[in-house]
Amino acid sequence: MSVSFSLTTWNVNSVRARLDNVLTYLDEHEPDVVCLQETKVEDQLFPRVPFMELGYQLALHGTKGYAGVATLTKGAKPEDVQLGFADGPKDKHRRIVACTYAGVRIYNLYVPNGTALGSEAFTYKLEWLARLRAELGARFSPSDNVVLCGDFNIARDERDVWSVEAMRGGTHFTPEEHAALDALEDFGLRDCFRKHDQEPGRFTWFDYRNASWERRQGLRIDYVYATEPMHERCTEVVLDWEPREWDTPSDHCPLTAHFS
DNA sequence: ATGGTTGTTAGACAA
Repeated sequence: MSVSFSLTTWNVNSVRARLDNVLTYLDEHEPDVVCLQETKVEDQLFPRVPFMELGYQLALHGTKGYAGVATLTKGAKPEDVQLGFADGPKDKHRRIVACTYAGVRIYNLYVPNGTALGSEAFTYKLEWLARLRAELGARFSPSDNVVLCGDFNIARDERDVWSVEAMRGGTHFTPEEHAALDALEDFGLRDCFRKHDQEPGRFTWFDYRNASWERRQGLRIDYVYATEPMHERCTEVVLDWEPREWDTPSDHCPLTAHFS
């Protein structure tokens, strides 16, 4: 019999700058698993205590100033923690922490932004995604209980961008990036949010610039992907815009999936 | 708008 749990993924854009917001949110919603991205802090300086006081145990993979991921679990510790890719060169950017919780392999991901077309960062993004796909294929079967969540920095289709026109010439909505998502889906991953909601405009990120939030001009770039058995068990996914209204918000909104 | 804002960290850089 499987254990039901909830999982919140949230790019917080600095866990220290966002500490009050994040703690307030977790205290209210009490998700069993929390996957944070862009923690922007080395592990020694991560504010562990207030999260432990809320009942969480932590798996950290951070570095000074940028990127960084953290997975928090309630009731049981994150087991078999993997930092970075399983094989090959180290994940020097600190963008992956994987762990097992309730018998489910959970990948917390902060996919490289890609910065600009033609940049080294864009090449790195595509190579990083290819490496992720290879790791999944080498280590898992589509029938395993696997969840990949986090900031993918790719908008899936036209419903997931505020303006197709505005995306032209930039990253996050190119054929190459879509092919990378296709490859993950070809492995057997499913978009849990789209199981329950087909509407356009369900954006998870709003640029700090250009009053994007006030205009509701954003992108859906944060996802909970799951293999078929976990997709089956996904009963609901909640995109919460409320914290975007709070003082000093992250540019991303939390997304919470429920698994039965 | 080859800009706009935020965070880290002390001038750019990443996003």
